[in-house]
Amino acid sequence: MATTDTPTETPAEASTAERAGHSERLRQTDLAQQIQFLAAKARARGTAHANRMLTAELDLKVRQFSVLSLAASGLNPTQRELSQFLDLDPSQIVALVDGLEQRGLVLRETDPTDRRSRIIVATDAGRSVRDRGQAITEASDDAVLADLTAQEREQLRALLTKIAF
Amino acid sequence: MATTDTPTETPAEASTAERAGHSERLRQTDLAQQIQFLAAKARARGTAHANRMLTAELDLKVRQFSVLSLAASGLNPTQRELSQFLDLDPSQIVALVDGLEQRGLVLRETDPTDRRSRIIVATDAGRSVRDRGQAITEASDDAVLADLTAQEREQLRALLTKIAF
DNA sequence: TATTGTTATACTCTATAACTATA
DNA sequence: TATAGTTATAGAGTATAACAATA
Repeated sequence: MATTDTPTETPAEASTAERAGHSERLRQTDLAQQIQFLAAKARARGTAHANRMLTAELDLKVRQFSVLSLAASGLNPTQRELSQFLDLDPSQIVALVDGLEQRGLVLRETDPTDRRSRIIVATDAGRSVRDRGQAITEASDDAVLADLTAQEREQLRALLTKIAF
Repeated sequence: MATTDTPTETPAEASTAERAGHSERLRQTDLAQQIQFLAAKARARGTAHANRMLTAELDLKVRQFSVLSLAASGLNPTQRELSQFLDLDPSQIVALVDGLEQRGLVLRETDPTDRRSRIIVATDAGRSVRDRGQAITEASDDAVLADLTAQEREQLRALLTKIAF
């Protein structure tokens, strides 16, 4: 709505000295009020944090962990389902499953009711790694959401679920 | 929302026929309860939607629009500040500003108080494009958040702000 | 004829290091 | 010596099209 959102209290002539290390002053802008922008920043923080922890302890990225977690869910997803649910191209699923399969964490089984489809299931080793990954990603969530109360986290989960699905 | 959704004890022998087009059954998994995962899905939807609308009407991507919006804010950000605020490498800011500058939407001005720094400001044309982009991204937010009430959107904005900053 | 998985390819994005000009 | 911006480049991620096997 605002055509020029110049905040009256910050003159255009602010010097570099006043600006140094204060990019947070840009939080006043219209952009920083948009939910889409905030969601992008929040998920960037969360993904970066989870990637660091998963990589350090399990040599896994979040994408790989997501596939492993679904493979270990007991729901026997096909690659096509993984592609749809994770919003990834089928060819990307191939690469992710390849990596997990080479490490002995998942298996490809041909679906007996449709021999075109491959069902991805976790091995015993895969389930073990998934359990540790689950603990790690939950800890990561806790760290990133440290400023939120338990109630606020539940609110957030409910709201995001409405948007994601 | 699905038809007859399989309860928690979904047998491992679910057939492909029962599975066809129902990757939503994976919403039952632990993974789909994690806030980090939900945030990633929500922002993927939001970014994709905003990118389509911005590209169609203004031939801009969200990244470019973000820079343009901050340049038009009246706060005279330096490239370094844009880098910090948008969580992008300084070299990526160079490319983004190059594109906007070639289209006559922003200008690089040398900061008189520190000749190393470049202040990015929007031209008249840039401000006009930003205003249209602002309307487009707000409409995009509305579309993606259609299932949320005004109150819920404010809740979400407040929660995401706590996480993002 | 349509769909699943696969391969190949090109394109975009991201991360890193080195260089310049200023401080 | 340190910092802002720039360039170059390599790596990761993404998107597209074509193909074989199966439906």
